[in-house]
Amino acid sequence: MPKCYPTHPTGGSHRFGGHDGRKDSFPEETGMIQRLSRYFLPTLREDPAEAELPSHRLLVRGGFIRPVGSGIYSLLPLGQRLVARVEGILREEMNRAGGLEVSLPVTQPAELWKESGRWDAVGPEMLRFRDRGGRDMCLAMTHEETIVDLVRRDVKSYRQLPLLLYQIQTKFRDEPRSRGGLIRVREFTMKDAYSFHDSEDSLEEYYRRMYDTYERIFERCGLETIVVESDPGMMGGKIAHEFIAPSPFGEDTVIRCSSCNYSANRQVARFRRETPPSEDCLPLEEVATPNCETIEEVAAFLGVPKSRTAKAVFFHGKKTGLVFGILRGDYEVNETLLAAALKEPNLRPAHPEEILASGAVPGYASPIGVRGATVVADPSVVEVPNLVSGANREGFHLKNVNCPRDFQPDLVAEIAAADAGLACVECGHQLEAVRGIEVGNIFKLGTRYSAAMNACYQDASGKEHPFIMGCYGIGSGRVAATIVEQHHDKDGILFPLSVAPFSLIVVPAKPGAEPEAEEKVENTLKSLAAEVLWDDRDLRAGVRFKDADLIGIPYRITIGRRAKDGIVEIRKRDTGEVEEVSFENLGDHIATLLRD
RNA sequence: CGGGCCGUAGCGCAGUUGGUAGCGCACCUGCUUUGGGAGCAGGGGGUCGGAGGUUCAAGUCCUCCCGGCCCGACCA
Repeated sequence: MPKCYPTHPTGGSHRFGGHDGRKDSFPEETGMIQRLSRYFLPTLREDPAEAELPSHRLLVRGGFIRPVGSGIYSLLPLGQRLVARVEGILREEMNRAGGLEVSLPVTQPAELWKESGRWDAVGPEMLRFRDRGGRDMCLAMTHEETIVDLVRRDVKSYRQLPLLLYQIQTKFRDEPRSRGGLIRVREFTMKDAYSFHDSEDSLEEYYRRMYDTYERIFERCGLETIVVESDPGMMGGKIAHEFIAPSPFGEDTVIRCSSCNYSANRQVARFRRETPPSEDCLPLEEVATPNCETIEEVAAFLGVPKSRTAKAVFFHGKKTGLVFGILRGDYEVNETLLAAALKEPNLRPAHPEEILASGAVPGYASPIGVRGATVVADPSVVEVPNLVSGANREGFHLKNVNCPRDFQPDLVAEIAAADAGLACVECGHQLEAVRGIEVGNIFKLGTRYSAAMNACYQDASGKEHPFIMGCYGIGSGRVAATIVEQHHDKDGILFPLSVAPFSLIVVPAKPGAEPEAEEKVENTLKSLAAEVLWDDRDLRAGVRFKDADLIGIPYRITIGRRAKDGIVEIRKRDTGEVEEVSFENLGDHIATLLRD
C-alpha cells in the first residue's frame, strides 16, 4: 500500500502568530471526535515546582502551556483550543457591538511612536531594535499609533463616523517581572478595540456600549468581575474603567463600599476623611524623641495616637523636582494620586541626598523650614490641629504643628490611599478591599493621539477636527488563566461549557472491550456535532479519570460496567454527580446538557 | 533594580567529612493486571546551568556569569 499523507483539513497556515483563531470557535471541527491516543496532551502527575498560582500550576500540569522563557509561553493543542474559545466569544461580542476586525503589525517603525511622543515617554518596557538598514523599530506594546495612522489616511469625513475597529493580536511588553503563568507575561495576545467619533456624545454612546459588551463577554466566559474606576496611566485618557476578576492571587486591589455601589482601583480610590477634632492651636514645642524614626515609634514614645501625627514622604519628579508629601500618620501615601495632583508623569522615590539638600531630615522630617521642595499636603493634615511632626533635627520632633500657622503647603490635594475600614467617599459607610486580576479595561482617550498625530475629519461645514477616540482592551490569555483561577478544585480545572476546549470526554473503562457500545456512543456524538475528546489510550481507567478531571472537561461519558445492558454514565465534572443513561436517551440527554 | 530561595534525566527530588551519579514518576520491551495516578522483570536516557580557579581528585569548596521562582519597587 502506498504511503499517503492526509491533507490538513483547514489547509495552509492561515493562523499566524500561533494564537490567532480567525474563525469562531472551530466551526470547521464541529462534530469532531479527537482520539486522545493521537493527541498531544502531556499531563504531569506532579505539580511543576516553580508554579505558585492555581492557574499556572494547572495549565502546565494539564498540558495546556509550556514555558519558553521568562514571561513567554507556548500553547499546546489544548491550550490553543481554550484560548480560541475565549477569542471566539470576544470576536462574536465585538462583532455584535458593531466592531470590524482588522490586523495591525506587531513590528513597527519608530516614526509613529515619535509622532505621538511615546517613543521617548515610554521606558524600557518597550522592546526596541534596529533593522538591517539601521532604522529604529519596536515591538508593539499597544496599537494606538498604528490604528490612528491607518484611520487618518482613509477616513476624512464625519459621515464615516463613528467607526469601531478591533483586532486580536500579539503584544510585547518587557515587564520587569513576569509571573504567575499566563496571568502576567511579556508576550501576550490581546483583543484591542479603538473607536473614532465626531462628538463626545458619540464616544459616550460607544463607551457605554463597550461597557455592556464587556459585561456580556465576562459573563459568557464564566468570570465574576467588578467594574471599577481606574487610572488612565500612560494611555493618557480622561475616564477609564477596569474589569477586575476577584481572586486571592490578584495583583490589583479594589476598594469598594459594602453599602452603596462605589468601587475603584486602589490607585485612584478616594475616601472620606474623619471630621477633625476642634481644638485651640497650642504653641509649637520641640521635644526629644531619640531613635524614633517611624510613626509607630514616635506615637508610642509620646503616647499620642498615630492619627495625631504627620507623616512625611519624599518623591522626585522630572518636572517638579523634590516633592514633600505630608499626610496623617495613620494613612499611606498613594503615589498615583500624588502624581496626578502634581500633573507629574515621572515620579520616583527621592534619594536621601536630595532630601537632605532641602533641609529635611529623613525620620524627623517636617515641612517647616524646608526649601526647594514642592510641599503637597493631604487635607487630613490641614484640618487636624496640634499634630506631631518632625523637627528636621536628628532625634527631635515638634508638637502642636498647625497648618497654615506653621507651614504653608504649595498644594493641598487628596494623596492618602483609601483602604479597608476607611469611610466611603460617597456614603460614609465602611470600605472593603478585594484582591483581583484586571481582565479588561476601557478608556476614553479623547484627542490625545489624534491631535498629536494630526488625524482629522471634516465636519459638515468643512472644518477639520481631530478624531475623538476610545480604546478597549481584553487580554485573551489572561482571561483564560483567570477562568482557571475562578474555576478549579483539588483535582483540577472546572471549565464552564462556554470556554471548555472540549465539551465532553468519553472514557471507555476498557477501550475496545465493548465495541458495539462504543460505536453507538460515537454515532450519537457525531450526530450531535459535539466537540469530543475520546480517551482510547491503553491506560488504566483510574489514570484516565484523573486526567479527565485535571483538564476540566465539563462532562465525562464512561462506557463501563453496564455497557452490556445498554447503559453509560454521564458524570458532571463540577458537581461530580453521575447519571446512568441508556443508549436510546443518550442523544437527547447530551443535547440538553450542551444547550445550557 | 533591591531582598530571599533555587538550578543534578522529560517531571518531582536525594546526593554525608571532596573519591568518578542515584530514587520515584514518565519513556521502551515482556508478562500479570485493569472503575480513581497497578505489580514484577529487563532496558534507554546526564556536557550535574555556564566559565574560570583550588585539589592527585569537584555535583560537592572559591570567584564571576547566565537562567528560574517568590516578595518588594515598577507597569496596564
